[in-house]
Amino acid sequence: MPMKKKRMTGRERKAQIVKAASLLFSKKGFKGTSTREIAKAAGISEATIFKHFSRKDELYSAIIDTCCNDDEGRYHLMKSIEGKEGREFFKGVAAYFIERFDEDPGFARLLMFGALEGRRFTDIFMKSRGMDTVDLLAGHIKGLMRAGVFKRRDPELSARAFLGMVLHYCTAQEIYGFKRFFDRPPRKVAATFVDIFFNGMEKETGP
Amino acid sequence: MPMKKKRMTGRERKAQIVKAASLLFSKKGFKGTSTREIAKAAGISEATIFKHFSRKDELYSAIIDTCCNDDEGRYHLMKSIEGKEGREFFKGVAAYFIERFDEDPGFARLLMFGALEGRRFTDIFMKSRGMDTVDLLAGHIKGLMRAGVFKRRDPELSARAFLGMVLHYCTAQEIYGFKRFFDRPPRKVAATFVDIFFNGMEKETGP
DNA sequence: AATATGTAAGTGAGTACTTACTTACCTTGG
DNA sequence: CCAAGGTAAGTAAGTACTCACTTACATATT
Repeated sequence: MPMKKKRMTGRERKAQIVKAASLLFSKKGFKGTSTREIAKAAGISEATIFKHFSRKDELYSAIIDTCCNDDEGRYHLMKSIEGKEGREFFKGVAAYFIERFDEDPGFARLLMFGALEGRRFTDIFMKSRGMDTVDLLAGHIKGLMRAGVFKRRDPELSARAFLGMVLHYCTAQEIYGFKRFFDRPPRKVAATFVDIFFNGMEKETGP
Repeated sequence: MPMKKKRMTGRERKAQIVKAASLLFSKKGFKGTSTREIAKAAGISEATIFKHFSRKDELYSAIIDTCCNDDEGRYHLMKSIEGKEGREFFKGVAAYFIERFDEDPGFARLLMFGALEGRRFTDIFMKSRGMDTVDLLAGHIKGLMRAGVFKRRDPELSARAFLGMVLHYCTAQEIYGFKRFFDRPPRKVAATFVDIFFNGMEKETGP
């Protein structure tokens, strides 16, 4: 392994430290992670961390910025629903979250830790991205109500019902460890949830 | 305030320490709480804690025991659904969780912290109480399927769909702070979720 | 082209303080 | 009296953070 050594530009080093920190924070929380560990993970001295970030807390702020200005997630969500209508739209949303959780539970852990430890991180993220997602679903739901497909109901609350099914399932599987004793194929999960939700929202098609 | 002073029996003191500890752990997590704080909260010296519990970790174990051997929660759930059928049964379940979360988010926080910090607590609790609840709902769902009211679907997964709606809503409201910018009357929430779920599970009553 | 200069990147060895946990010693009630 | 309840005063190993200093490199001057 050639392992070319150090001397990065400030920006590179900062990014690298944030990356190492967010990985550790997601695993062990802010309080549970020492600056020493972060330094070791980044392969630098502790002092270097404090050259770039004047307090440990600033690492958290930097993570917020990175995540909130990172549109990759939003982009993927948009990709996985674009052009889709009706049941397919909801399947797209469900599939997106199930996939994301599975490939990177770290981010969800970071959010949870943030919420529990009372940092602003989760607050800011939830208020912007969380509500955005609710509104996105609610918008679609309103459309289906206007089209006479769905019964009229509180659209935001309905959106949260659907998101709740999906997100709680993912959280329980990955973070509470349910997957060790409860497992179903992801496609089946998505299909079942969409089915329950869509049928539940539809107008009765009685005689 | 009369504030009768000290000298409790070992058992009393242990219980008191566990109580203080679990309150603090639920607020700041295991790593985020120092034994000094626990001692202060309990109004005793740090050394006394270690007289009764040989390591900090044992406090966690004691909390597990207390919670798992405490049937109060289960009892209240049973109370709030007893004799109920159909929609009323699900309303009872939803109401139970919404109420519980509202009056004591601390316990949920303890579970979440436990899961994130990788302690056995959450594991044990989820495997027993969590799956019990899924099974309870699934049992009811199976009954409704046999009766021809519900479409045939994976009963456990359906149970998790319903629990997901309710629990994610509660978690988001209380722990992620959604309630500061999203609020609905609890009865409406329960009614809406039950309606979506029940209609979604029902057999089409077509001609 | 070779050299001096200014500065950002990086560090080893601290600091002051907190952590979980101990020791040696009182105090009380049965 | 004496065992159990309780504590003040430790300790070794962390903790976040600082200091005085070295290194690497881009640029300007010779």
